[in-house]
Amino acid sequence: MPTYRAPRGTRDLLPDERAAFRRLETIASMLARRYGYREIETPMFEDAAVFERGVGAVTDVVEKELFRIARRTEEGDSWALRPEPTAGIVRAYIEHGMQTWPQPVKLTMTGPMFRHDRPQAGRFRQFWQFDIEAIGDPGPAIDAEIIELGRAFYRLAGLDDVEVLLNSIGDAACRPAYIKTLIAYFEPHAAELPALERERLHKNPMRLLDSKDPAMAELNAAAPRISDLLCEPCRIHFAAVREHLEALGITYRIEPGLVRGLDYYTRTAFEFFVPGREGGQQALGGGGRYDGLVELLGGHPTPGIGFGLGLDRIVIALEARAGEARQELEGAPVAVVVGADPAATAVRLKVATDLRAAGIAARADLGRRKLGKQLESAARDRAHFVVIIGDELADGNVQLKDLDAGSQQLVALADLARKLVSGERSHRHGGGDA
RNA sequence: GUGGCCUUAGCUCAAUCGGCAGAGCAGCGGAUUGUGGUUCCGCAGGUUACGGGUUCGAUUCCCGUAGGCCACCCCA
Repeated sequence: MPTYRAPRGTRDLLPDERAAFRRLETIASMLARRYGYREIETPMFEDAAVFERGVGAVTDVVEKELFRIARRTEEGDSWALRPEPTAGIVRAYIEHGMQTWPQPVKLTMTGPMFRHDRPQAGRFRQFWQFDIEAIGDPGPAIDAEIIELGRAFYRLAGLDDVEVLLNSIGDAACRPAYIKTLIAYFEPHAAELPALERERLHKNPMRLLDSKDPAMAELNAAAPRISDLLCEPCRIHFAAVREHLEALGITYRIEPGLVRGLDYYTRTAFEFFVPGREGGQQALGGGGRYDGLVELLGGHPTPGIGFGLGLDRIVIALEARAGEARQELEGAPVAVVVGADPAATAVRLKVATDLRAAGIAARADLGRRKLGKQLESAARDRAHFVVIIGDELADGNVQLKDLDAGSQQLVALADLARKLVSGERSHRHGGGDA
């Protein structure tokens, strides 16, 4: 027998970690609703062309990291697992004629994304994102609203010190000119550029700006900044986004090296960083405006903006916080039904089933072990109560034992559910336990 | 995709110079009749990631593969 394991770059979310994800999903869903975003669910795979066009054919995400699904002979389509949510959502916007809905259309989705990258801590081939998209609003106010929404999410999740990095990358009117300026600036230094950067000089020159190569630091510091060369509409838009952020009390850092090197990305670009984590994988989430994307995928020209926040990385950042090692109590049963007669599993199962029907989280000890072991197991499950079935059942009674208090009382089977409901309530409010 | 470090029980880790692979935790059972998280005793759990090589003998040394981690790359 070979021993199987989860594919490279994927992992099983065991109950404790799944609970941490569930908590983030709950916060995301609550916040999205509060801000007026409705949930959408798109397929986890699409026609590969949706990503090739929607994400950009010359990006790493598509060129190197796309999970392509081998086509079946009887079907001509070529599919790929979604590497990010925006392209699929915009495809759905167009397909379902959402331009006839009241604009902007505000959508949210949380789910797994797939990229065939080399795995590393905080970098997985299947990872989860909380995504927000507002399609049909040119901004600038909504840009600030969305950034504030991201900050609010991190704050509720337990990360207060997330930094906002902000930039404007211009639009179709001013970016081409900027790129020419940039190439003209780097060209005389082409010989001194690291090989990788030299290669990118003509293909995707804006990428040089976020290079971490120390050899680039000096050159980049003096490089022309797009923020100085924005066209008038972009300049006004950027200034307005900043005004709105300041009105909301959001602190941010202008980061000229923050780049989205894709044609349809426009104007506002932002990322969320957790400070103190040097090196890679410190980007918790990011987003930006994509005023060209709807048209690129075949719709009418429509502005849009959104973000994707990596759930995996939030969980990691949370775990790194000292003292965050609180254990999840969820999943503990309120009551465990045990019995003096190890063989009498049918009675225990029946009593537990009736309690569940009454809405109580109960389990029966279905093992054939002696009472002491059953109690021990219940206590280790952190159950609040045990119901002990014994001879008193002949009179219609059971023993109800409060494990925390150590007290015990004789209770009529008919009253058991009611007693447990009120007992659980006093446990929750009576506190002491946490 | 490139380079480096690592991989022993479910988990965290031992094993001297190359000489019979161990502990703690977790699990299960028991400690004179139906009362718990402690304690004590016991049981189970391993092709030492996988495949080769060197050697009388490999967890240990060498090579390859897989997986993890770190840096690059990319990004979430």
